[in-house]
Amino acid sequence: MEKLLVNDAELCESKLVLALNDTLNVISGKWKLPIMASLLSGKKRFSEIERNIPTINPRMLSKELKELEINGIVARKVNDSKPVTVDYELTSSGYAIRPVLEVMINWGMEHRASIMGKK
Amino acid sequence: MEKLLVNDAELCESKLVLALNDTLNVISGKWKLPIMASLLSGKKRFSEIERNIPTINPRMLSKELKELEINGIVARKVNDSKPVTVDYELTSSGYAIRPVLEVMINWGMEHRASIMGKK
DNA sequence: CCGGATCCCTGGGGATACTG
DNA sequence: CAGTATCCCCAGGGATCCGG
Repeated sequence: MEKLLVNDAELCESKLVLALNDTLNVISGKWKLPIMASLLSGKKRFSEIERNIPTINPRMLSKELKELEINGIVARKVNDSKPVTVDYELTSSGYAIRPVLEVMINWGMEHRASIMGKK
Repeated sequence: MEKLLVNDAELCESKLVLALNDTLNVISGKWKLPIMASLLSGKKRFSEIERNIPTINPRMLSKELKELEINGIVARKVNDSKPVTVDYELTSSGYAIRPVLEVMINWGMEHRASIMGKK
């Protein structure tokens, strides 16, 4: 009985670790979070995101957007205008990243404050 | 007036970006989060953490612990026993990482579910 | 305008062996 | 036990140019 509880706990723990790794993998790399943050304010075009993140280069932007699309975070839409333009938008799952960002920002601010306090 | 509001907004936005970067820098690398997670359940010794994270090697563990200490996330305490043992413990700022982990885990689970739902 | 193709280079991280 | 010291490797990412 004792043993069973332990197994359940381990099972539960491993699921948490998996979920954490999912998140970590999805936001991995230097640009995913900045890109998602940029898209939080709504649908944007390739060049708009590019201007939004001045230090990124088109290769990286393209690559990261592709990965985000594969992972179901952003949706890509080609407009048949001339010249062709492309819109990127967060999926609902993508928009749901907001709480993650908020909590990270909160912790960053509080941590900085606590460091200052001790100095 | 309009212009002033824009500046405030930009100022605020840049603080948020800084805080996010603080967090990202602190948890950067492959092992910081696992180590912190391991220490969430309380003070541990070097070898205990090592056994807790089977795939890490001593060099990495040492390096990451040092960075975490420098960043005010863990506290190191040497016990003058024989042989010498060392305890690592999260600071209050370190323990405060828990909500970050929780929210990341939540998002990971929900995201996985939403992917499954669409398939 | 939106990328793809190439080349290059740095540093994060693995493996192993050694020491106080 | 709690780390150091070395050596090595590769993938993430920068720069630049090209094409639909």
